[in-house]
Amino acid sequence: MVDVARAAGVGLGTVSRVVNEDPNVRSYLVERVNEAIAALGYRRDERARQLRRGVSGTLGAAVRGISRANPVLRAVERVARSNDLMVLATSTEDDERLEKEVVMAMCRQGFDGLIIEPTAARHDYLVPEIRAGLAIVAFDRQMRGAKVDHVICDNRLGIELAFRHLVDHGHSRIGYIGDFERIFTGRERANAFRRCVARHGGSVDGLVHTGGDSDPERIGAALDAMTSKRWPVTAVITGNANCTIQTLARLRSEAHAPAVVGFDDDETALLLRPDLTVVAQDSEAVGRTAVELLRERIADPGLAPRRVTTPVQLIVRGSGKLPPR
Amino acid sequence: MVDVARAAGVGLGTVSRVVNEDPNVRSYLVERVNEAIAALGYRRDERARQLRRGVSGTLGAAVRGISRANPVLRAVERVARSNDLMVLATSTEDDERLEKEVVMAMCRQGFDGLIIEPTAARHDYLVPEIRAGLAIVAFDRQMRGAKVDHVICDNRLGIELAFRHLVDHGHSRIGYIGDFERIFTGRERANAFRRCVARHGGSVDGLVHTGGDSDPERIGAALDAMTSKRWPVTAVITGNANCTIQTLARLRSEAHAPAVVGFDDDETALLLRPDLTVVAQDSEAVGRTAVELLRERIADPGLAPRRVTTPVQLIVRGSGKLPPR
DNA sequence: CTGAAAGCGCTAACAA
DNA sequence: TTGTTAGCGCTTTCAG
Repeated sequence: MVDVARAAGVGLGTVSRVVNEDPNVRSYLVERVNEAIAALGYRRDERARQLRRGVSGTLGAAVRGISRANPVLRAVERVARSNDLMVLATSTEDDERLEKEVVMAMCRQGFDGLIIEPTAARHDYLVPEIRAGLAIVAFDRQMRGAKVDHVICDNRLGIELAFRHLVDHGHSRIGYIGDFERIFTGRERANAFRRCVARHGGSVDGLVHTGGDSDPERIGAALDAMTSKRWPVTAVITGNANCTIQTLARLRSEAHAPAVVGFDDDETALLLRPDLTVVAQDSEAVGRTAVELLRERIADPGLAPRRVTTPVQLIVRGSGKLPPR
Repeated sequence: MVDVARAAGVGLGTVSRVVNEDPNVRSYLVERVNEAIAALGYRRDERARQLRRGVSGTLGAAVRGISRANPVLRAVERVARSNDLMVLATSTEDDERLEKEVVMAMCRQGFDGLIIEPTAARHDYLVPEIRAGLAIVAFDRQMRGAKVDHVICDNRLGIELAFRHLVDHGHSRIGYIGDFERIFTGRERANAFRRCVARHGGSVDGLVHTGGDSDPERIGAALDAMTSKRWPVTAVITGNANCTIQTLARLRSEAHAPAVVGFDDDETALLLRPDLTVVAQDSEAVGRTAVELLRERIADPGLAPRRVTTPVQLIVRGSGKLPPR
């Protein structure tokens, strides 16, 4: 920039003003500066700019996996963009150590705010960062040990809607296949399911199968266990998209498949079974809210931590209406 | 940092040395500095560090979409990580304007190198950046107007393998459904297919259907056109994962479906048809090579632009062996 | 309206 | 081994 100033025969400040489109510069100077910029191939260094200005106009996102379908992240990017914020994302691979590493790196990076899909069991390591004024929002899963804003869908209601729908269609033995219960959503949904069964006056014995959601063997075994018993289930609720897909893949060749309601409205699952009834999250709302909370907190870091519950909705397409047999 | 120095009663340089784990510091000073750091909740500003040091240890990635399956980006992240490089990614949404915007933003960001899945028709806007010494590598698609390193799979061989496989199993009327030909891979693969047909002594009339790959209508129409004619095709090659999925979804209920060979080994497609024969890219190799090329170019910016063609492989699972009828 | 100078937080070269 | 100092490239007072 100093070279540009020299070449244009102006002061450093003037170049800066031109680059930042300050209207208070004589037009012939603007021209001279722009010529010098073009001639020297000058481009401004964003780091130096941010260092000086204190804000970056950039949000950091640490999610389970970039290169993995994630409608929330999609919405986050869209909304951020419409607010002139750039989103730079990296993967945690759902690995505690890696998550801490990349999140800490992002903390030092000087982003205006961080959007995190939490993996770690506890997030005490973020306490100093939050105290230092960094804006952080968690989505989908809850963070323990750090008071940050949360955007989480109504897992409990989702399961209740699915359960009630199946009961309404005559099912009384309903099974559940879900993710690991050490993961927030896996735990929430499994517990919600248990409550539904209890309230309905039944026993959960043999009805709740949780574990790795990308393990076909495990899902197959769960289905076998629930269908080959003396009182087999007539319907199954699947706790997330992966469980749903594995279940549908397994059930495809089955003659008398149980009714199915899945949690999460997933493209792939719909390909497998176009009439799949699902509990759909409003991913758009989750993403939008996450960015909004972040912007509010950036504007006022003193805000008390908030927790927004986003709606879920039962989308009835047919697979839940299969009568018990 | 200056506060830490004061609190610890040491010089600025010593704090820097401690923070950077320089071994040449008396241990009692290390301790005092670390105490001060803890007490003050100090954390180093990465921007200032990078500004001063000149390197960032970070790679920028501009891809079609984070939050979209992308095995190459997955590999890129893995390999980069194993080389102590962080990857920060953002989406271009396959939109020319947006691509230019985010890529330019990344250029100014001071990343050590950029990995781009190109969208724009031309990339002349990158010429000054490259001249300024920025390391850039393109993957999957070719960049026009800017001389950068490329990693691209052997599209032509892939189509040839698929074609030959079908011919070997008795097919003589083979159709092709692929992506827009304005997109590099769409064009390359369609042309390779045309060459195959010509070499085989046939006419391509009515056999090549290219267009939007996520438009079910279009794919359905293409299939209708190719199966309801006087000499219907007995086999179809699909030009990318999306085309394959749409095709399989459409063909699912068909009594006498044609043989299918797909380009790209896609999880979802396999769910739809477990015996799907595909041309598989070595995404791992693409990602690994991209990072390697970038590292080499960072080390020596004077390198001539290179172009690496990564291998493809026919994975025979059965769907290509369906006899013509 | 423009230029000069200070300083964002850090590292590296130089002295001590 | 340690402290001091000079920038990295930029924005932003503050004079003029």
